[in-house]
Amino acid sequence: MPAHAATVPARKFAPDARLVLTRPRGRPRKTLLERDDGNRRADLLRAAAALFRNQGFAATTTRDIAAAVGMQSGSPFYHFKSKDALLFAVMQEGMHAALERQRETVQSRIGQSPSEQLRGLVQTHFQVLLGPDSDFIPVMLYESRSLQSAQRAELAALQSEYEALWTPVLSDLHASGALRAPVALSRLLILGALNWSVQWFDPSRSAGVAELVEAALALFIDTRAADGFAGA
Amino acid sequence: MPAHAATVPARKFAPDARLVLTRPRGRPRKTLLERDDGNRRADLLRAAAALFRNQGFAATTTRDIAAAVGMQSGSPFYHFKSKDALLFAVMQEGMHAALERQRETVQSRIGQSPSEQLRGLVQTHFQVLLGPDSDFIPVMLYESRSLQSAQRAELAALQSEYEALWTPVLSDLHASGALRAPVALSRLLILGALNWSVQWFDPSRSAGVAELVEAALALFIDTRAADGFAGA
DNA sequence: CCTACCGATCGGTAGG
DNA sequence: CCTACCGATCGGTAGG
Repeated sequence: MPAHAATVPARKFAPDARLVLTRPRGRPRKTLLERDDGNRRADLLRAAAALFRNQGFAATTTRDIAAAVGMQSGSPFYHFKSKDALLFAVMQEGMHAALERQRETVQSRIGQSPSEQLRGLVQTHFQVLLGPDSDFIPVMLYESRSLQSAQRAELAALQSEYEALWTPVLSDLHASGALRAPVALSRLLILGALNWSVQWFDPSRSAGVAELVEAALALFIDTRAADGFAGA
Repeated sequence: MPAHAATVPARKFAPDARLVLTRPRGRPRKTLLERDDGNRRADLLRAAAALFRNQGFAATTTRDIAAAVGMQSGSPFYHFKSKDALLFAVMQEGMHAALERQRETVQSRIGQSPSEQLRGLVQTHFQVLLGPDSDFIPVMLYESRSLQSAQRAELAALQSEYEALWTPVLSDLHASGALRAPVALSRLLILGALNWSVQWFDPSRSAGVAELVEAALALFIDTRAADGFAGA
């Protein structure tokens, strides 16, 4: 747990009436208790994501998660209705963040060449998968069978939105000849190649994300044939 | 379970003296009891592979597995020392079969063009992943974190052998210019793309394995640039 | 391979 | 969010 450890405020005040009575009257401060509460929830999500990723959902106990944030065994259920709900929240969190970041990437590259746009998608995807706070998406990728079908359906919708960001770019590349395989299968294969990186990527070793991006681009598209226009 | 089912020796006669006394003396028949027994072990492996794949290792109970083959809850432990041992056996089984098939493919394509050789590797890989009896390898791909480290190391060795079959082919393709990305990263990305197919492949829908093979080849290598020689 | 179990663990809850 | 629990389930075993 690196950087974002700072974000972890933690702490629960003693179940001690003094504190409550001591607090200033009037509009309750949104800062202390509420923010604290929000952070506790966030702490649980982060801890759950890490544990679910490393041990799997079924092999992780709610006691593991509680211990990871310094709670007692029953306390996670104060924040989440069930272990299932925690898993779903982790996945939603991850998917929303990923979608948001990828949308920004797409928007910032409007007008650039298709291969530049693909480079952006691939880079952001790798960052979401391998960068900081990167436990959420792997959990979504590898644990979705543990969800209830209604939850799975909701996430599938988000995933479709995510994939839809890739399609026009791949279509352009296909049209220019830089991408030879059919668009639909290409998207599945490409995302598979990237997603699999969570299985072998080792940040302490050799290739960094930048290298990965270039290798992926080189593998998938023929840059000579590509870039019919622009190129910023 | 194909061929090697014969290798499974196993044993133990009914805990019923009558059976033993009734059986013809002399060399024990290898047909009934023993073959039956061997099949039981194979049945367990097959059932475990399917359940581990669909529900995950941790979410599958040994009772699930027993029920799947019509045994009582304690009986799987007569064949396997522990749930762990069952998982390991499933993975070994899958990995040995995959290695064997892939070795045959490589041998049968000696002298052919590098892109033809890659086609063979990709095709066999898809068949192992998506064809009949294809629960074993996905279990190995997605559940290895549940293994003990000694077991994981043993499987890692087999996986290295498997990957080693790809390297010379990819090197040749890289040398000819048909593969643009570096060989080591290419292998990781390519195998990732293929492995991910178990997540989305639907045999009842659209693309068959043959189509997949062609799409993958088109995606990864530039057939125009390739095939400097041969081509059988 | 079945019967009959055991000890441990687990998700979850009441009540404060 | 803690304390103190409960009911259910699970991997595994003895003994035949």
